[in-house]
Amino acid sequence: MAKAHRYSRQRELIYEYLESSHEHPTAEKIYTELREVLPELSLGTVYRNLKLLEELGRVRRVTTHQGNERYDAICGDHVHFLCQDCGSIRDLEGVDLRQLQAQISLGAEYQLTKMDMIITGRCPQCG
Amino acid sequence: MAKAHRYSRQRELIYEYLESSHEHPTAEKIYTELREVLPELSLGTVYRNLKLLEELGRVRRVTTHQGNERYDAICGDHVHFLCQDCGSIRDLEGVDLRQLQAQISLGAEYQLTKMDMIITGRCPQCG
DNA sequence: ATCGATGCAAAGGGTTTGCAGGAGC
DNA sequence: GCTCCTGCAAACCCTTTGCATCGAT
Repeated sequence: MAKAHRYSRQRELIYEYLESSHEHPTAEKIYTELREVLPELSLGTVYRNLKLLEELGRVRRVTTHQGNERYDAICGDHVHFLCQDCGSIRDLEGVDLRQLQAQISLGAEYQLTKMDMIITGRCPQCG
Repeated sequence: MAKAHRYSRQRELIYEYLESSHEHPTAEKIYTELREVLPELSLGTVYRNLKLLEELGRVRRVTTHQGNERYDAICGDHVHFLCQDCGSIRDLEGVDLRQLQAQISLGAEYQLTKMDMIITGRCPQCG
């Protein structure tokens, strides 16, 4: 049977932080911020919980060209804008990714799990 | 003025390999394959040249959730399918990414560089 | 009391870099 | 001959993991 998960304050804080922040933070950023609240928190714990939350479908991992993973509490497929200079990420509206599937010539023998779309460029502050 | 680039057999081989292969290889894979032809080739050289070729716009780097970069000689924006089990990548036709820009609510003060779209799932062999 | 979660520090894996020698022009 | 490019190995960075202990149930 499936493994049981116990409550942990660390996990709760990590998830709450992600829900309240819309900056798509790195694990390091989450760690640094939560240390103000929970000074004994360790980075390993942040990584372990992010991985678990992702497996549970409560957190989305956003992989960019910039070499570290970003995390998002919004799990549905949506488009991201990444600034190549400052590294900020913004959610974009207006494109329904699921609707794009129909245009794609993938046969029924392909099982689709997830769609990621990232637009890279320069944000107004960096432009 | 811009830095001059000299010819190197290593770079030529790397680019040719990428052009002829449609499997979106990792740096490691390119290294292993080309060693059969050029046994003294080093991994560092592969990375240095891939980086240079990317800067020159002759190679596209494809970043996946799988923790290593993949490389593609096709540089125009296009959609990729990634199999989460075997890691294979396929180019997909049918979606014009540039055309999607119009649907996206990004103001003119954003400069766009690149669009990446990756569909993750299971390929027929792994399904 | 059990066993999942934590903190710590070490290990891991992919990529980058410093250096001395080699090759293009 | 002047630089760029290379091979090698060490360094780097982000992430994962082993272990003893802590804490939820």
